[in-house]
Parts: sequence; C-alpha cells; structure tokens
Amino acid sequence: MDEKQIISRLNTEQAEAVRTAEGPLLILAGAGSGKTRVLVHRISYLINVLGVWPGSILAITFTNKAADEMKSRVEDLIGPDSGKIWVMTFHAACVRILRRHAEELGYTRYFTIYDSDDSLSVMKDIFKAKRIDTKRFREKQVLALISSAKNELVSPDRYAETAGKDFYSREVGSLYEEYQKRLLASNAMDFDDLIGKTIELFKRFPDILGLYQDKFRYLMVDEYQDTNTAQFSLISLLAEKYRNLCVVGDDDQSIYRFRGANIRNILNFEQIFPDAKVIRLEQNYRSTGNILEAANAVIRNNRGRKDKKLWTENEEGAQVRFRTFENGYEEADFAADEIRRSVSEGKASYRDYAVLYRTNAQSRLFEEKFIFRSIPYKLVGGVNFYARKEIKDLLAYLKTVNNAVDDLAVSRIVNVPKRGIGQTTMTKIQNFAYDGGLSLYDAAVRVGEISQISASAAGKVRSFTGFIERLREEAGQLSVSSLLKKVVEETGYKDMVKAQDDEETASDRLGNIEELVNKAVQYETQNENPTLSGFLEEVALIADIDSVSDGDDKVLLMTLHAAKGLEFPKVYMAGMEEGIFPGYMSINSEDALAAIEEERRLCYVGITRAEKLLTLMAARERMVRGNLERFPVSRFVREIPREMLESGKAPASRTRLSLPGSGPLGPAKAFAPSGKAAGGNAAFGRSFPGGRASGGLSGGGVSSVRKSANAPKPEAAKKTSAGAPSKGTLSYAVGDQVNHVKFGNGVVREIVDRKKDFEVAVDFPAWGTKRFLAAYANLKKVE
DNA sequence: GTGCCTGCTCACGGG
DNA sequence: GAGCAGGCAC
Repeated sequence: MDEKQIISRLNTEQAEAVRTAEGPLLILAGAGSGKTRVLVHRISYLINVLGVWPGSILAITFTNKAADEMKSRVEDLIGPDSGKIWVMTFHAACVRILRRHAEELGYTRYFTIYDSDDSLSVMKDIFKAKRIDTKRFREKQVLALISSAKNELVSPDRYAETAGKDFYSREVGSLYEEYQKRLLASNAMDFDDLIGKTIELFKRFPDILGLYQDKFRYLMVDEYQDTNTAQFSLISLLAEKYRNLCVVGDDDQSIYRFRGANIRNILNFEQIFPDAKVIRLEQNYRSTGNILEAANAVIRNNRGRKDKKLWTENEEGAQVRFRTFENGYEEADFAADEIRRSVSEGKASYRDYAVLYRTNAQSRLFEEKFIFRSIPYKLVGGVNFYARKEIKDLLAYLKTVNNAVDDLAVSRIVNVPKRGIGQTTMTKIQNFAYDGGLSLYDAAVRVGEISQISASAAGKVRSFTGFIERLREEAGQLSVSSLLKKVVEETGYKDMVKAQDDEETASDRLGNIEELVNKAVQYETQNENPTLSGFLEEVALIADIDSVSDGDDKVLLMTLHAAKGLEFPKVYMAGMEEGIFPGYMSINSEDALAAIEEERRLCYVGITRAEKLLTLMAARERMVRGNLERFPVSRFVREIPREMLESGKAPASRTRLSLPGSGPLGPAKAFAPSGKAAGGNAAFGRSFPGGRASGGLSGGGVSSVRKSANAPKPEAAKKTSAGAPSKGTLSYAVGDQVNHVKFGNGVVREIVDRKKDFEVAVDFPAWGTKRFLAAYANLKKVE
C-alpha cells in the first residue's frame, strides 16, 4: 500500500497523525474517532512509505484483545512482515524482556507470575509467620499499599525511609520487604513487578537499556490515559534516545485511577515533552447525534479536562431513553423482554445488544431473566476462568514442574487431591525448609532428614515428590497438553471432583478442566515454539475480556470498565442510581470530587459504547448485599437535559419515578448502605432519603434459607461410616504421660469408651484440659 | 487428619 | 450474599 492509498482512507486529522512519524506525538482521540484505524495505518505508513524495519516498532496496548485486533488489522495492511512488530500489552512486553535477562536480577528465566490471589496467599502466610494482628492490619489493604508503592516506583527500602516514626507505615514497609523476599525466593513476580523489574533492569544495566532503545525506535502507546507512573517511566526510558513516541488517549476515558493510573501523564504530556505535537480527533464515526449529545452533556460537568467536543455527521437517530422501575427484577425483565421481542420480530440479533452495569453483582438478575426467556448471553468478568480452584490447582502442578522453588504452587497441590500430607507434616517440612534456607519442594525431597516426620508420612511425601520428578523428566518430550492430561489422570483429580461436589458443580468443574486442556492444545497450535513457561505466562496474563469474539450471537453482559474499547448497536445501562452509579464508595470517599469525576468518565465511556440506541435504566429499590435499599436517580441522568431524554412508559413497571429536575443534590453524605457507619446496627445504616427502617429483612430470612439449602442428604451417612477409622486398643492409660504434636506433653486424666472410639481427656500444663478422640489425636505415650 | 458447620468479615472496578 | 477461618465431630 502506498502513501496515497493510506491517506485516502483517513480524514485530515487522522492523516496528519499518520504522517507524523518522528518526535513526540500526542493524539487526543475521542470515543469512536477511529484511533485504532490511525494506529494501524501509522504502522503501515512507517513500514511501507518510510521503509522502517517492522522489528523496530513497539505498539503497546492494555488488553490482549486490543493487541490481537491491532495485529490482525496490521497484517491485513502489510502482510506477514507484521509478525516482526511487537504488538502486545505492557505486561507481555515486559515478560518477554525479563525472560531474557532474569538472571541479571537474581531470578531464573522460568520465573512464575503471581496473580492477585497468589499475592494474597503469600501475604496471609507472612501475617501468620509474623503473628500480625489482623484487626490492625488487613492483608488486602497492605497489598494495595504495596501495589501503589510499586506503581509509584517506591522500593521497600525507600518505603521504610519515608515511613519515619509512623508505626503503621513502618510495619507496612517491613511487610513489603518480606513480601518481596518471599517472591524472590519463589522465583516469582507479581503483576506490578513485571513492570517494575523491567525498569530496574534498564536502570541498573544501561547497556541492556541501550539495546532496547536501539531496537524500538518507534514507540506507540494505546489507552495512554490509563498508564501509571511506572508504565510512564518505562516508556520514557525506552523513548529517551530517539524520542519517537506516539501516545494515543482520551483523558475523558481515564477510568483506572484505582489501580494507579495517573491522569497527569496525559494532561501534562506537553509539559513533559515540550516539542510534542498534539492532534485532536474529534469526529465521531460510531454514534448517532443524540447519543453523542448526551455524552457531551454528562462529561462537560467535569473540571480539569482537556477541552474538546465530539461531533458527528451521523444522523440524529432515536432519542436516548430513560426508564425507571419498581425494583431490579423489573429492570432486568424489561431489557430481557425487549431484546427477545425485537430478535423474534427479526429487527435485531442478540449480538447487537450489550447490558452494562457498575458492579459485577448486578449481573445476576439479568442472567436469571435471560435464562428464563432463553436469551443467549455471555457474561464477561466476574470470576475469571483462571481464578477457579480446579484451574489453579492443575496449573500449580505445571508451575511446580516448571519452577520447583515456587513454594506457593507446591503448598497448593501437595495434598490436592488428598494424599494424606496434612498440616502437621507440612508445618514440619516448612520449618525444615526455613531452617536450612531451602524451598519447600527441596525440603520435601529431603524428607528423610526430618526426624519428627514418621515413616508413613515420609512415604506419602516421597510419592508426591516422585510424581513431580517423573513429570519433570517427561516434560521435555511431552507437549504441554499431554503433560496436563497426565496430571489430571495420575492425580485422580476428576475422581476427587466427582466425589466432593454435587452433580451440577462437578460437571461444571469437569467442563472447566476440559476447557483448560483445550486451551493448552490451542496454545500449541498457535505458537511456533510452544513451551511450558510460555503457556503458563499466556495463561497468567489473560483477561476475561480477551475471550469475547464477534462470532457468537449472544447478548453481552459486563461492567462498564470491561466495555471500554467496545461498541454495540444497542446498549442498556442498568442501575442508574445514586449510590450504585456513582457508587456510594465514591460519594463518601475522602476526595469525593475526584472520585465522582472518575465515575462520570465511566458514565461517558458507557454512553459512547452505543451506536444507535441507548437505554438508561433505574430502579426505585433493589437488594444490595441482602438489604433492600432505595436510591434516587443518578445525577448523571439528571445532567442530561430533559428535552434530550425520552422517558416514556416502562411496560414492566407500574409506578414510575418522575424525572427529577436538575437542581443541586441533597447531602451526599447520607449514603451508608452497609450499615458500617452506624456501629453495626443495620437499621440505622439505611438512612436513604425518605428511608423507612425495613428491619427484620436480613437476619431470620437469610439463615432459614441457608438451613434448608444445607439439609442433610441421604448419602451423607454412607460417607461418614466409610471414612471412620477402627477403634483398636490404646497404648496408654489414665495417669500416663502422653505427647501431642501441638500441645506437647500432658497427663491422661480420663478415658471414656464411646461407640466408635475412645475419648481421651488430657491435662496440659500450658493449655489446660483437652478432650480428643484417640484415633485422630495421635497421642504417644512418653516413657 | 478431614469434613462440616458456624459465625465473622467484607463488600466497586481489573492486568 | 459469599468466602473463609476456626471450632467441633467423627
């Protein structure tokens, strides 16, 4: 494709952006203004017109889905050479660099990537080991602080320095240090480390940085408004030498402040790069005039944004609709009914629709109604596939084979499925590992040297390590999927699932296992050089949204966050209520102003997803965490001038809220739906406007449901009798001194002959009298 | 050693 | 409403 062809497909501003190949460039790309089009054509221009070598281009996106889309569109334009371009997410690019240079930083190239669940497990272990009072510190909170520290490039050392005398900060600092120590010992990095360690690599080894600066002479960053300080620093380092940095973003769509996104990166780009060229893309090709006007009306209430106004040549289209309902059920039913009707009348396909909401918890009602009306849908988000227990277990086997010093993976699977290696044995192995500076796995291999472990327990440990050894030997010859299948078969994992779950759950989980095997096969076919660590890496970096494909004729259900970058002919935005959206957390937050502006940007993102028809929905009352709450209509709805909204009849609803005027809101601080602020008395917590205390709804009703759900099943009796140990005889009598693993030595005070076993009462000097069943207590007579 | 029950806590968004 | 730690029963 030559220059003329490329330019002919673009408008004036787009063409200018494509032609600006050298120097810093900021493209302010409004929603639906064709920014992917610009990026793709810019790459084509660099290669086809300027003769740039494809391997010297690095294009960074935030999701794999965006990267894949860009890759395939570039391939359409320039052909197979496109494979040489690095089009990938921040995290993937960093992993690729780190695998090559991990040794320099004290890791091996087989390092494991920890997701947030993994990080939480590590932190819980640390809390236990350091006996941290969980009333004063919370694991998640500490992790959040560590994460923000990493996003701001604050090392444990510097954290400790700046903590000063503040007790809390000092403690967090020491937890941060310990956390990093454990990750390094496990040859593991968390998501933030992937960025941070790459920066560390570049800063400590200027020659390595130089290598990549020379390689990536042309840098492009998509969704630039969502970069955090660390990511910005990474880009700056790479761009320092040749300064060919093109960033594309929209400050109005910055919605990831909570995970460290620094909106100043885009707002101050021209200060940081004074010679930067700025190009604005303000023509929208996606939405109707009415939808765009509504979006503009909402977003103009934000301060501190770059001035811009989207416009379109598209038709005005239908008015934006606003519907109110008695409750969340009616809201969901309305959308389901409309969708089903217009599809059955042949006016639309399921894939034309998306339902967007603020929180994942809101999806349930829609799922119910969609199932009830047989509407095919796909739920994006919620519990990530790779976060499911069975998937994490099986992957932990692969991780152990790949990186045996990953203590977290080892402790996850050492007794899953059950092989009789319980907490007691594990504690002994852990102590041995700790004393000798060994990994858990190495300690387990040397189980014979641990004197307190009985021969039978040691045998069980050996059969585990033997199994891993065999897998490791075969890993060289076997494909990833064959290795995975072997793990599933030889551990008896499926039998465990069938035995411990009810039929429906078991079939779900077995399906997930099949799905994982499929993913492994898919990975092998799609990669020229498939490796075990390559597969684990791909799996670690995948996001739920990545699985959404245009092929399925399904309604999409997802959060507003997940919807960024997507577009649909018809969009429903649910839960347009004060307290839901904007959420009460932002209304009540310390910097409510900034928090609500971020919510407003989220609303803007939602509105601009719609091409032809947008429906805003609100319910008068809804169940929030088991409590019935009432919320007024969202301020965002009120920010759209009345005459722009069509608030016609809502067939599913009998009573409708009248549309409130656009006057100022009442006191925002009134929201405290969780009841926390009221010192535990839930009735006082529900202080919604005009609130009536609907006490009594939570307690009794909920627990009676739980009871009936857990009614004993007929097979319960069978299970227990099968698993019970035999009674046998005792090696000690009343008055004897005995030893217990946890409580130490004590004196037997009483032995009672129960039907199946002896009940033994023992006096311990430090613990008082404890009662055990002999078969389980494993008491040993002290001679 | 393990499974089950209970009470407690937490609770927005996600790579 | 859900997930989890801790206690209890077998």
